[in-house]
Amino acid sequence: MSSTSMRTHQCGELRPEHVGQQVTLAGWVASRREHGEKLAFVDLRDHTGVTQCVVDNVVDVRPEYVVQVTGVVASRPADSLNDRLATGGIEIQDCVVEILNVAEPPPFPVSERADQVVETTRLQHRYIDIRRERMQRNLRLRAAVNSAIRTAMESEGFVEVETPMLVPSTPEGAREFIVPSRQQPGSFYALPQSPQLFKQLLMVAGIDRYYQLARCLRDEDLRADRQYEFMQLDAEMSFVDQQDVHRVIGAAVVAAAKAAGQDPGEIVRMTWLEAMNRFGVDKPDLRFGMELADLTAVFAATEFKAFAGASTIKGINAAGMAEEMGRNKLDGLTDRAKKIGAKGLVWLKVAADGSLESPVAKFLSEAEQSALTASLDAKPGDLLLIVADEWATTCEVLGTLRNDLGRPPVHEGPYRFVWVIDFPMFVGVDEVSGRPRPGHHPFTQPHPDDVHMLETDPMKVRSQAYDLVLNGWELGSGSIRIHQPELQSRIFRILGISDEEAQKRFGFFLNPFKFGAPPHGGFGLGLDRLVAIFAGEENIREVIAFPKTQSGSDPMTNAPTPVAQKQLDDLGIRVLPPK
RNA sequence: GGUCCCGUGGUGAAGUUGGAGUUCACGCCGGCCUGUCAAGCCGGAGGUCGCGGGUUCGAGUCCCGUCGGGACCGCCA
Repeated sequence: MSSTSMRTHQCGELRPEHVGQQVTLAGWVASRREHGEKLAFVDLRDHTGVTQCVVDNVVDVRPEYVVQVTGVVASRPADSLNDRLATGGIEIQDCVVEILNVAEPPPFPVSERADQVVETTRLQHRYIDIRRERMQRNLRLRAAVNSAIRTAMESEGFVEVETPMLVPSTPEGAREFIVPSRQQPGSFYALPQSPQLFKQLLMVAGIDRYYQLARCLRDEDLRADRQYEFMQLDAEMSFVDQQDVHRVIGAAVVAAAKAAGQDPGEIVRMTWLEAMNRFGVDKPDLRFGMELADLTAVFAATEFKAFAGASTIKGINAAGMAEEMGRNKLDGLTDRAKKIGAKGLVWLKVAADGSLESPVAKFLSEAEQSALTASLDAKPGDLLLIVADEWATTCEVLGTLRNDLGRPPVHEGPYRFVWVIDFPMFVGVDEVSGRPRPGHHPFTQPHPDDVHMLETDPMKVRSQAYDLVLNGWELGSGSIRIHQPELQSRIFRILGISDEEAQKRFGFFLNPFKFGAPPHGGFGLGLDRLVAIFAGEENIREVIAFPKTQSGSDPMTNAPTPVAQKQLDDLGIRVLPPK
């Protein structure tokens, strides 16, 4: 399969069973070891591995030269075997070397040593970086995951439909990239944040089960787990409830994990409320404990002013961390807690005799101290952290500290997938309109048991939105959508959007629902994140061939760049001088 | 928009109290070398200490600004 007119085998392929065969390899010179005029060892590399070639030293080959080597596979002398190489049992002898191309010395070594090189340099010469084993492994893993997902979705009857990249701008949600129209100067397309609206219309259109490995674009600030462009497994299905969606997406993810050579484990389910109460986040990392314990009852009658009157008091036990957390680090944790919105952070260290050491210990009664110790299962050497505040603040602060203190690196531990369900329908209040803001998006179906509270107590309404979370990373989200125009209008009214305004903003999307929209729901799964976790990478740039930096530029192509005045003139665009 | 960290030959680092562009490893160039495998030995070349300004007799080092990169907050319905 890998042989061509220029090679018979690849560089990681040959074994003792090939001894005696004449072979031709082609690849890059990985290293050259000279031993006088007549003898040199040349390691030839391609993406499959490295093979040692024994050559006459008069041939001038240097690292990264592209060469073709023809010779005979031979067993290595018994004292020259290399068990660190897959091909270490053999070498190529009687070599004829053809130099296909010379090469300048690369700006950084094509080896794991380049892991230490500043990332900008790797990105500037990404074509060299990708020669390295790590990048080859990551990109091929990514391809295997994509392939497995396609197979899984198609085996469930999903049809791949491509949706447009030039779409109308809809101002909700993430900031869009916009594209000027040449034929209609002053008008613009947007690049899709996701194929959301199109995939729902495909349900109206009777496609029944749609999927796409879709590129999504969002003009928001970049992070370790966020790029302007990213890939989603985008899916939508008709005549389903949440469980149906979870089953097929779960099957695709399990297939992806297996294709990546990983054990996906079991995918559990947890309500949003439980996730917040136990882990303080809506994307819990279930690989470690340190769960939030509710201490409100413990301090119900406390005299300690910082606790008295707080609606929620919770704590975590950073087991065994009392010693390593000196005053500076504890002050750092307190600062962190305050930045998130807490009024403060109470810490207590459990001494060898079980007593509590803390600036505030003297304000806590003996009964409170023993109840606290029991609630947090505290043992000597443990560090206890307590927050007393509004429920949401208390949970969020402790959830953040829990992650800061306990979260293992991405490559560690088992995979712990969890569906987080029953998200609140509305989150917070819009500053301008004073109306509730949608937690997911305004087309999300409310939980059937809560529909009666939509107008009377909207903040208590749960939605049929769900996230898939893996080891503390949000992999994606989805929902059962509203398919009845009446309910949609009701939701818009709660959001403060009139029928006229809804018509103006979403008309092209809403009107089709009058023509017979089936009940439907779907999901979008972030592939870059999924692959990064399977690859053991903390940063999705490591699983993207040509990513952007945090400021959105590409050190290799220098994008973005200014364009010719003529191009701007054609589009009717004038660029303002910098402020 | 904000907080924090980084920027020194091609690469990675060290550079103390402000005292000569100094040091180390790798790479590169030349020489030696017939069993290495990140080969070894000898020699050599290679610098806008990101950039600009300031303090100072003197700045890689201190101060201000700026550019680039990274982590995070905001943002990501």
